[in-house]
Amino acid sequence: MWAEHATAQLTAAGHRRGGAREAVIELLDTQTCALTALEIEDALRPGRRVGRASVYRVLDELESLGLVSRVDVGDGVARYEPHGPEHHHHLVCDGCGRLEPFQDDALERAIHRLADRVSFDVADHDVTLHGSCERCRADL
Amino acid sequence: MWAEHATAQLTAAGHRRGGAREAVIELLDTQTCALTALEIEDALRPGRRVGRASVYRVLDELESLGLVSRVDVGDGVARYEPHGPEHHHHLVCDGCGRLEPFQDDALERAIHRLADRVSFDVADHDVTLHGSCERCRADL
DNA sequence: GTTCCTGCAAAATTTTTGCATCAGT
DNA sequence: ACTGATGCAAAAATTTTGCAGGAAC
Repeated sequence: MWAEHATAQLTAAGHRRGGAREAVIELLDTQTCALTALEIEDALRPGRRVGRASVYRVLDELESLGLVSRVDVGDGVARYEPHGPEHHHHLVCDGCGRLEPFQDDALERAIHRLADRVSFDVADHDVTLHGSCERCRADL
Repeated sequence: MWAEHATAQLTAAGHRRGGAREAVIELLDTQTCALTALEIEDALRPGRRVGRASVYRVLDELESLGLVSRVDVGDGVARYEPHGPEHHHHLVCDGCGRLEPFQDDALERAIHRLADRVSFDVADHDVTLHGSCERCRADL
Protein backbone atom coordinates (compact mmCIF):
# COMPACT_ATOMS: atom_id res chain seq x y z
CA MET A 1 0.00 0.00 0.00
CA TRP A 2 2.76 2.39 0.97
CA ALA A 3 4.90 0.88 -1.77
CA GLU A 4 2.35 1.80 -4.44
CA HIS A 5 2.03 5.29 -3.07
CA ALA A 6 5.79 5.74 -2.99
CA THR A 7 6.22 4.46 -6.53
CA ALA A 8 3.46 6.73 -7.77
CA GLN A 9 5.02 9.73 -6.08
CA LEU A 10 8.39 8.97 -7.59
CA THR A 11 6.89 8.70 -11.06
CA ALA A 12 5.04 11.95 -10.52
CA ALA A 13 8.31 13.57 -9.52
CA GLY A 14 9.79 12.55 -12.84
CA HIS A 15 11.82 9.53 -11.77
CA ARG A 16 12.03 6.40 -13.83
CA ARG A 17 11.40 3.01 -12.39
CA GLY A 18 14.49 1.01 -11.66
CA GLY A 19 15.34 -2.28 -10.10
CA ALA A 20 17.26 -0.99 -7.12
CA ARG A 21 14.57 1.49 -6.27
CA GLU A 22 11.80 -1.06 -6.45
CA ALA A 23 13.77 -3.50 -4.35
CA VAL A 24 14.38 -0.96 -1.62
CA ILE A 25 10.77 0.19 -1.60
CA GLU A 26 9.50 -3.34 -1.49
CA LEU A 27 11.75 -4.20 1.42
CA LEU A 28 10.83 -1.10 3.41
CA ASP A 29 7.19 -1.87 2.86
CA THR A 30 7.49 -5.15 4.72
CA GLN A 31 9.22 -3.63 7.75
CA THR A 32 7.51 -2.35 10.84
CA CYS A 33 10.44 -0.38 12.17
CA ALA A 34 13.51 1.45 10.95
CA LEU A 35 16.39 -0.19 9.07
CA THR A 36 19.92 1.05 8.52
CA ALA A 37 21.29 1.41 5.01
CA LEU A 38 23.60 -1.53 5.63
CA GLU A 39 20.76 -3.69 6.88
CA ILE A 40 18.90 -2.85 3.71
CA GLU A 41 21.89 -3.72 1.57
CA ASP A 42 22.33 -7.05 3.36
CA ALA A 43 18.66 -7.91 3.21
CA LEU A 44 18.70 -7.30 -0.53
CA ARG A 45 21.88 -9.23 -1.24
CA PRO A 46 20.34 -12.71 -1.63
CA GLY A 47 18.01 -11.64 -4.39
CA ARG A 48 18.91 -8.86 -6.74
CA ARG A 49 22.41 -7.48 -6.25
CA VAL A 50 21.98 -3.87 -5.23
CA GLY A 51 24.95 -1.57 -4.90
CA ARG A 52 25.50 0.21 -1.66
CA ALA A 53 25.52 3.56 -3.38
CA SER A 54 22.13 2.86 -4.89
CA VAL A 55 20.67 2.14 -1.49
CA TYR A 56 21.84 5.51 -0.25
CA ARG A 57 20.70 7.28 -3.40
CA VAL A 58 17.26 5.73 -3.27
CA LEU A 59 16.89 6.55 0.41
CA ASP A 60 17.87 10.14 -0.28
CA GLU A 61 15.31 10.48 -3.03
CA LEU A 62 12.63 8.93 -0.89
CA GLU A 63 13.50 11.14 2.02
CA SER A 64 13.48 14.34 0.00
CA LEU A 65 10.00 13.48 -1.22
CA GLY A 66 8.91 12.80 2.33
CA LEU A 67 8.23 9.15 1.61
CA VAL A 68 10.63 7.80 4.21
CA SER A 69 11.73 9.25 7.52
CA ARG A 70 15.30 9.22 8.57
CA VAL A 71 15.53 8.25 12.20
CA ASP A 72 18.66 8.82 14.19
CA VAL A 73 18.45 7.20 17.58
CA GLY A 74 21.87 8.24 18.76
CA ASP A 75 24.16 5.38 17.84
CA GLY A 76 25.66 7.08 14.84
CA VAL A 77 23.93 5.11 12.13
CA ALA A 78 21.03 6.48 10.15
CA ARG A 79 17.88 4.41 9.98
CA TYR A 80 15.05 4.72 7.52
CA GLU A 81 11.42 3.75 7.63
CA PRO A 82 8.32 4.33 5.52
CA HIS A 83 6.65 7.59 6.36
CA GLY A 84 2.93 7.10 6.35
CA PRO A 85 -0.17 8.07 8.28
CA GLU A 86 0.50 5.53 11.03
CA HIS A 87 3.06 7.47 12.82
CA HIS A 88 5.29 6.06 15.52
CA HIS A 89 8.29 6.97 17.58
CA HIS A 90 11.09 4.97 19.14
CA LEU A 91 12.21 3.45 22.38
CA VAL A 92 15.93 2.71 22.31
CA CYS A 93 17.71 0.44 24.73
CA ASP A 94 21.06 2.03 25.48
CA GLY A 95 22.32 -1.30 26.72
CA CYS A 96 21.75 -3.57 23.76
CA GLY A 97 20.56 -1.21 21.06
CA ARG A 98 17.12 -2.75 20.78
CA LEU A 99 14.62 -0.57 18.98
CA GLU A 100 10.91 -0.64 19.65
CA PRO A 101 8.18 1.52 18.17
CA PHE A 102 5.43 3.18 20.18
CA GLN A 103 2.53 5.53 19.61
CA ASP A 104 0.89 8.07 21.86
CA ASP A 105 -1.89 10.45 20.97
CA ALA A 106 -1.34 12.80 23.89
CA LEU A 107 2.25 13.22 22.81
CA GLU A 108 1.19 13.96 19.25
CA ARG A 109 -1.29 16.56 20.44
CA ALA A 110 1.34 18.25 22.58
CA ILE A 111 3.72 18.37 19.64
CA HIS A 112 1.15 19.77 17.25
CA ARG A 113 0.15 22.48 19.66
CA LEU A 114 3.77 23.32 20.16
CA ALA A 115 4.51 23.35 16.45
CA ASP A 116 2.03 26.17 15.98
CA ARG A 117 3.85 28.35 18.47
CA VAL A 118 7.40 28.18 17.16
CA SER A 119 9.02 30.31 14.48
CA PHE A 120 9.90 27.39 12.25
CA ASP A 121 7.49 25.89 9.78
CA VAL A 122 7.40 22.42 11.28
CA ALA A 123 7.06 19.59 8.79
CA ASP A 124 7.95 16.55 10.83
CA HIS A 125 9.11 15.44 14.24
CA ASP A 126 10.91 12.63 16.01
CA VAL A 127 10.72 11.51 19.58
CA THR A 128 13.23 9.06 21.01
CA LEU A 129 13.03 7.63 24.50
CA HIS A 130 16.28 6.20 25.83
CA GLY A 131 16.47 3.66 28.59
CA SER A 132 16.87 0.00 29.41
CA CYS A 133 14.73 -2.74 27.99
CA GLU A 134 13.38 -5.45 30.25
CA ARG A 135 16.15 -7.87 29.41
CA CYS A 136 18.98 -5.42 30.01
CA ARG A 137 17.45 -4.28 33.28
CA ALA A 138 17.39 -7.89 34.44
CA ASP A 139 21.02 -8.39 33.49
CA LEU A 140 22.32 -5.60 35.67
CA MET B 1 27.98 25.57 37.64
CA TRP B 2 27.46 22.53 35.44
CA ALA B 3 31.22 22.38 34.93
CA GLU B 4 31.83 22.00 38.65
CA HIS B 5 29.16 19.38 38.92
CA ALA B 6 30.59 17.45 36.01
CA THR B 7 34.12 17.61 37.36
CA ALA B 8 32.92 16.43 40.77
CA GLN B 9 31.05 13.53 39.24
CA LEU B 10 34.08 12.50 37.26
CA THR B 11 36.25 12.56 40.33
CA ALA B 12 33.67 10.58 42.25
CA ALA B 13 33.67 8.03 39.45
CA GLY B 14 37.39 7.57 39.92
CA HIS B 15 38.67 9.62 37.01
CA ARG B 16 41.69 11.82 37.26
CA ARG B 17 41.69 15.41 36.17
CA GLY B 18 43.31 16.08 32.86
CA GLY B 19 43.79 19.02 30.56
CA ALA B 20 41.75 17.77 27.66
CA ARG B 21 38.86 16.87 29.89
CA GLU B 22 38.81 20.23 31.61
CA ALA B 23 39.01 22.06 28.32
CA VAL B 24 36.05 20.17 26.88
CA ILE B 25 33.96 20.62 30.00
CA GLU B 26 34.76 24.30 30.16
CA LEU B 27 33.80 24.78 26.54
CA LEU B 28 30.54 22.89 26.84
CA ASP B 29 29.68 24.93 29.89
CA THR B 30 29.68 28.14 27.87
CA GLN B 31 27.42 26.77 25.15
CA THR B 32 23.67 27.05 25.05
CA CYS B 33 23.09 24.41 22.41
CA ALA B 34 24.67 21.28 21.06
CA LEU B 35 28.12 21.11 19.46
CA THR B 36 29.62 18.45 17.22
CA ALA B 37 32.89 16.78 18.17
CA LEU B 38 34.63 18.59 15.33
CA GLU B 39 33.25 21.94 16.42
CA ILE B 40 34.61 21.23 19.86
CA GLU B 41 37.99 20.31 18.47
CA ASP B 42 38.12 23.48 16.38
CA ALA B 43 36.97 25.69 19.20
CA LEU B 44 39.71 24.29 21.39
CA ARG B 45 42.47 24.57 18.81
CA PRO B 46 43.51 28.17 19.49
CA GLY B 47 44.23 27.52 23.15
CA ARG B 48 45.35 24.17 24.34
CA ARG B 49 45.95 21.66 21.57
CA VAL B 50 43.49 18.87 22.18
CA GLY B 51 43.63 15.69 20.16
CA ARG B 52 40.56 14.61 18.29
CA ALA B 53 40.56 11.26 19.99
CA SER B 54 40.56 12.91 23.38
CA VAL B 55 37.50 14.90 22.48
CA TYR B 56 35.64 11.73 21.60
CA ARG B 57 36.92 9.92 24.67
CA VAL B 58 35.92 12.73 27.00
CA LEU B 59 32.50 12.98 25.42
CA ASP B 60 32.01 9.24 25.82
CA GLU B 61 32.90 9.36 29.48
CA LEU B 62 30.66 12.32 30.08
CA GLU B 63 27.82 10.66 28.26
CA SER B 64 28.10 7.39 30.12
CA LEU B 65 27.87 9.29 33.39
CA GLY B 66 24.83 11.14 32.09
CA LEU B 67 26.60 14.50 32.23
CA VAL B 68 26.16 15.28 28.55
CA SER B 69 23.42 14.32 26.15
CA ARG B 70 24.20 13.12 22.71
CA VAL B 71 21.79 14.70 20.27
CA ASP B 72 21.37 13.38 16.79
CA VAL B 73 19.25 15.67 14.71
CA GLY B 74 19.38 13.62 11.56
CA ASP B 75 22.30 15.01 9.60
CA GLY B 76 24.66 12.21 10.46
CA VAL B 77 26.87 14.04 12.92
CA ALA B 78 26.59 13.56 16.63
CA ARG B 79 26.18 16.63 18.80
CA TYR B 80 26.75 16.94 22.49
CA GLU B 81 25.46 19.32 25.12
CA PRO B 82 25.50 19.60 28.89
CA HIS B 83 22.76 17.59 30.48
CA GLY B 84 21.30 19.55 33.32
CA PRO B 85 18.00 20.39 34.92
CA GLU B 86 17.15 23.02 32.31
CA HIS B 87 16.07 20.66 29.69
CA HIS B 88 15.48 21.61 26.07
CA HIS B 89 14.82 20.04 22.72
CA HIS B 90 15.65 21.02 19.17
CA LEU B 91 14.20 22.63 16.11
CA VAL B 92 16.22 21.73 13.02
CA CYS B 93 16.03 23.58 9.74
CA ASP B 94 16.27 20.97 7.01
CA GLY B 95 17.21 23.69 4.57
CA CYS B 96 20.26 25.27 6.17
CA GLY B 97 20.90 23.05 9.16
CA ARG B 98 20.24 25.75 11.73
CA LEU B 99 19.64 24.41 15.21
CA GLU B 100 17.48 26.16 17.77
CA PRO B 101 16.54 25.03 21.25
CA PHE B 102 13.03 25.15 22.68
CA GLN B 103 11.23 24.12 25.83
CA ASP B 104 7.66 23.06 26.43
CA ASP B 105 6.15 21.90 29.69
CA ALA B 106 3.11 20.26 28.13
CA LEU B 107 5.40 18.17 25.99
CA GLU B 108 7.46 17.14 29.00
CA ARG B 109 4.35 16.15 30.88
CA ALA B 110 3.11 14.04 27.98
CA ILE B 111 6.46 12.30 27.77
CA HIS B 112 6.65 11.58 31.47
CA ARG B 113 3.17 10.15 31.53
CA LEU B 114 4.04 8.02 28.55
CA ALA B 115 7.34 6.87 30.06
CA ASP B 116 5.42 5.29 32.94
CA ARG B 117 3.37 3.18 30.58
CA VAL B 118 6.07 1.58 28.46
CA SER B 119 8.03 -1.57 29.16
CA PHE B 120 11.42 0.15 29.06
CA ASP B 121 12.89 1.91 32.03
CA VAL B 122 13.10 5.34 30.44
CA ALA B 123 16.08 7.44 31.49
CA ASP B 124 16.11 10.19 28.94
CA HIS B 125 14.36 11.47 25.85
CA ASP B 126 14.91 13.60 22.78
CA VAL B 127 12.46 15.49 20.68
CA THR B 128 13.43 16.93 17.32
CA LEU B 129 11.16 19.08 15.20
CA HIS B 130 12.14 19.31 11.56
CA GLY B 131 11.09 22.11 9.27
CA SER B 132 12.12 25.36 7.67
CA CYS B 133 13.41 28.34 9.57
CA GLU B 134 12.14 31.80 8.74
CA ARG B 135 15.03 32.62 6.47
CA CYS B 136 14.82 29.43 4.44
CA ARG B 137 11.07 29.78 4.07
CA ALA B 138 11.59 33.27 2.65
CA ASP B 139 14.20 32.02 0.18
CA LEU B 140 11.92 29.52 -1.47
C1' DG C 1 56.21 4.75 40.96
C1' DT C 2 52.08 3.35 39.16
C1' DT C 3 48.19 4.06 36.53
C1' DC C 4 45.38 6.87 33.96
C1' DC C 5 45.23 10.54 30.48
C1' DT C 6 46.67 12.56 26.22
C1' DG C 7 48.13 13.37 21.49
C1' DC C 8 49.39 11.57 17.27
C1' DA C 9 48.83 8.40 13.70
C1' DA C 10 46.59 4.65 11.71
C1' DA C 11 42.46 1.88 11.21
C1' DA C 12 37.56 1.11 10.94
C1' DT C 13 33.02 2.49 9.71
C1' DT C 14 29.58 4.92 7.35
C1' DT C 15 28.36 7.80 3.58
C1' DT C 16 29.32 10.22 -0.86
C1' DT C 17 31.13 10.79 -5.47
C1' DG C 18 33.00 9.49 -10.29
C1' DC C 19 32.35 6.97 -14.05
C1' DA C 20 31.26 3.50 -17.42
C1' DT C 21 27.36 0.70 -18.43
C1' DC C 22 22.69 -0.61 -18.42
C1' DA C 23 17.69 0.12 -18.48
C1' DG C 24 13.34 2.89 -18.94
C1' DT C 25 10.79 5.94 -21.62
C1' DA D 1 18.23 7.51 -28.96
C1' DC D 2 18.25 10.06 -25.04
C1' DT D 3 18.59 10.43 -20.28
C1' DG D 4 18.22 8.83 -15.90
C1' DA D 5 19.44 4.75 -12.91
C1' DT D 6 22.73 1.39 -11.37
C1' DG D 7 26.92 -1.08 -9.77
C1' DC D 8 31.50 -0.94 -8.79
C1' DA D 9 35.41 1.24 -7.03
C1' DA D 10 37.52 5.00 -5.00
C1' DA D 11 37.19 9.00 -2.05
C1' DA D 12 35.50 11.62 1.87
C1' DA D 13 33.97 12.30 6.39
C1' DT D 14 33.35 10.79 11.00
C1' DT D 15 34.51 7.93 14.79
C1' DT D 16 37.47 4.36 17.05
C1' DT D 17 41.71 2.09 18.32
C1' DG D 18 46.91 1.40 19.30
C1' DC D 19 50.66 3.08 21.30
C1' DA D 20 54.37 5.85 23.39
C1' DG D 21 55.13 9.73 26.28
C1' DG D 22 53.44 12.71 29.93
C1' DA D 23 50.61 14.00 33.94
C1' DA D 24 47.88 13.08 38.16
C1' DC D 25 47.63 10.82 42.27
